[in-house]
Amino acid sequence: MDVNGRGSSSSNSTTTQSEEDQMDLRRGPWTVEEDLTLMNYIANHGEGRWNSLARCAGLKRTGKSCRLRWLNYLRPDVRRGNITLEEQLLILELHSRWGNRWSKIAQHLPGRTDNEIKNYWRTRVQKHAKQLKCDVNSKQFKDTMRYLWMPRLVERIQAASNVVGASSSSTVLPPTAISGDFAGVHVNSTSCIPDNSSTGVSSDSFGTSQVSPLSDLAENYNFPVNCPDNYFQGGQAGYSDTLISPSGYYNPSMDFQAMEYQNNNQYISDNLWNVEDNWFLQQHFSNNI
DNA sequence: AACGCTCTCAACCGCGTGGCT
DNA sequence: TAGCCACGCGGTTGAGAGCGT
Repeated sequence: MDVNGRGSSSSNSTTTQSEEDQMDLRRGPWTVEEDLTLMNYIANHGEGRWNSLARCAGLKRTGKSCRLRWLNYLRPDVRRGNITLEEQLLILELHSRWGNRWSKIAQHLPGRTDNEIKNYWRTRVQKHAKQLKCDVNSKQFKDTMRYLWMPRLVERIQAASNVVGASSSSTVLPPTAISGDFAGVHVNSTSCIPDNSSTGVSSDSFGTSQVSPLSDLAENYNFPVNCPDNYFQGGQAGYSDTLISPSGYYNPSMDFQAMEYQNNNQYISDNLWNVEDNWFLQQHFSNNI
């Protein structure tokens, strides 16, 4: 049993447990000293050749462990903190396209690691599938993502843009950046989501996620190839009318917007889905099962 | 305050692949 | 061609933080 209580089989494909024991290799959480040693070594010698790097740097770690620590944590361009709405949207779309190809997905999210995206998917997306009592790989769940949550995210991105644009402070996103074509998706700044003055949506109502410029997403994001041009068209009367899933899981007659604001609720932020969304989806699922 | 449960995410594991000898 | 080795990927685990009772 290692220091973390994890499995005691071979720790990597080229180093046996007994060899590790003989070499007195450390496992488990990295210390600050180890981090500094690794960073200093890579700053001076560059990365790669991880096994020899670990030895030469004097780290009692496997090369594999060093590589992982560097790539997932110490690399200077690693982005830490909450996954933004745009990133969430991108993850959903890319996952629907490629499945669990985490590293491939990560390539399209600068600064994010495959591990982080994988964890995000497992902890957030799979959790919601579980709540809905459906399989995350089922067509039903995929359709729900595609026809409900993804447009919903687009909408929230717009809304967040409006809030930010309306605010005189922390203008991460200029108001002018939120109209026009959004990577093939027409995004219109006249979102039907009311601004915070009329709804009580507070400045942090979309969670602690930082809102990055849509243009960043637009550079990387291509919406589903078989979507009509107006698929996600924002606006008062717009995209929801087009959101009829092939399997009929989304019923446009159900007033998503009204549902959301009934009871004068504020948004309760859960980066991807809020309480009303869950309620709505559960109702919707129970109607379609 | 104490306890138990849930959630998050850093780290580990096994395996596949490709380069080198 | 076979064997070795390094690397990278996707799956899994478990410590610790957070939260409710």
